[in-house]
Amino acid sequence: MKKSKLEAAETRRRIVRTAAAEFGRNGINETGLSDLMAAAGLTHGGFYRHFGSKDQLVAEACAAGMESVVETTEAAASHRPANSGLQAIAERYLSTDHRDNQSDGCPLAGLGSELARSDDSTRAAATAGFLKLVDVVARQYRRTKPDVAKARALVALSAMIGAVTMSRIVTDPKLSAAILQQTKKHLANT
Amino acid sequence: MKKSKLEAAETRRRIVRTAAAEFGRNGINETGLSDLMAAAGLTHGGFYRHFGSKDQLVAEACAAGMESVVETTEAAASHRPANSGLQAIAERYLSTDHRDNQSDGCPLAGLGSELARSDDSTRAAATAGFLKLVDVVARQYRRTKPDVAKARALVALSAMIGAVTMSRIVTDPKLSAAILQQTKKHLANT
DNA sequence: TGTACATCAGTGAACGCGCGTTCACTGATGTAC
DNA sequence: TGTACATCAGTGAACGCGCGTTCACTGATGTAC
Repeated sequence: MKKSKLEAAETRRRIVRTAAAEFGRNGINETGLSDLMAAAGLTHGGFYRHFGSKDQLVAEACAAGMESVVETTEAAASHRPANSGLQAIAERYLSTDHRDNQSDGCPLAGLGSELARSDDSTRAAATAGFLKLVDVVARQYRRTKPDVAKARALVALSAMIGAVTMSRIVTDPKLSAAILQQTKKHLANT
Repeated sequence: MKKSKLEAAETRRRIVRTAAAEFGRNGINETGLSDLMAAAGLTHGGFYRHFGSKDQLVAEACAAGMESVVETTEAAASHRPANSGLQAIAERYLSTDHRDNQSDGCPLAGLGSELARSDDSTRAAATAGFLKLVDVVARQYRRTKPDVAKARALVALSAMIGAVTMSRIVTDPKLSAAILQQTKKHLANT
């Protein structure tokens, strides 16, 4: 049943994409390779034709998930009147939609504490993605020195990541909404 | 080998305290009951004399961990000249010490994404602890209407939780320090 | 106060289960001539 | 272009392992009389 090189490459990409979604939905440790491969339309045995270990897939899925968030964030900010870019980004990142759809959400918010305990290559992928996000956000601070803009972006992103994380933990829906809303409002005045 | 009621109660408290530390250090899922009980100086078999399930212990450990952070935070803010309470809290929460000692750190930062996927009773414990923290922080905004102070506290805590989480993920030590530093600086101007 | 018995904290072996990983196998694809 | 052979993506059974949980047992503690 060998597949062509093209098909195999497509399969590999599908596994990574599926993994990013499943890890986001269920967590890294809670997602077994069997379930994951089934979600990608395969049996678990074929996994090691594409990846050396689960850890390797985790790193690639993290990179893919971050890439996706960077694109979404860039799209939200682009074609916006000057100075409202950050607001558009916050509007998207701090939406109840993002809070409730963990499967295609930001890995930093969805897997934060698990990533902190992951191996170096996964954390390096997360770091690279975070820096891209920092860059996108920093560009929204017009007429601001680059290093100051970057410093502000670090804080804005920390606040957004923490807010989404907390909005998912909290059992009171009103409190959850307030965390997102207040953080949005605060960022608008920055 | 039955122990007295007093000893048993002490043992139970020791298990919860040990669990809070071990979950913080290794994550909830990565901490097995055998290792945990051994860390508390017991064998794993006795676990179910004290708790109905691992989930129940997780909820209690989360409550205990939050209680500890609330105390630390209150202590940092007390006996401070007016208006520097928030700064003192940020100084402590955003310290490299807090970042590097996950075992007695804030569960919201150390276990955030795992808590978001935990059962209701654990999330309720996290929520209760979070609200206590919100209250402590809100009290630092002197001469501010209570609801405004609470709103600001939600944002300040989100930023602190996100910053500590990110500072632990990131592989670049300078970036990690900058995240904490810039968030500290930003909160000082709030 | 002393005696007989029930309780139950803690031990250590055992349970089924799902995990990540390995492997023999299949058969279409890719390659060498 | 056609033939023979090597490759290797994907299958499905099997592996050892550690997990959460259960259980028979021990013996000091607590209780009833």
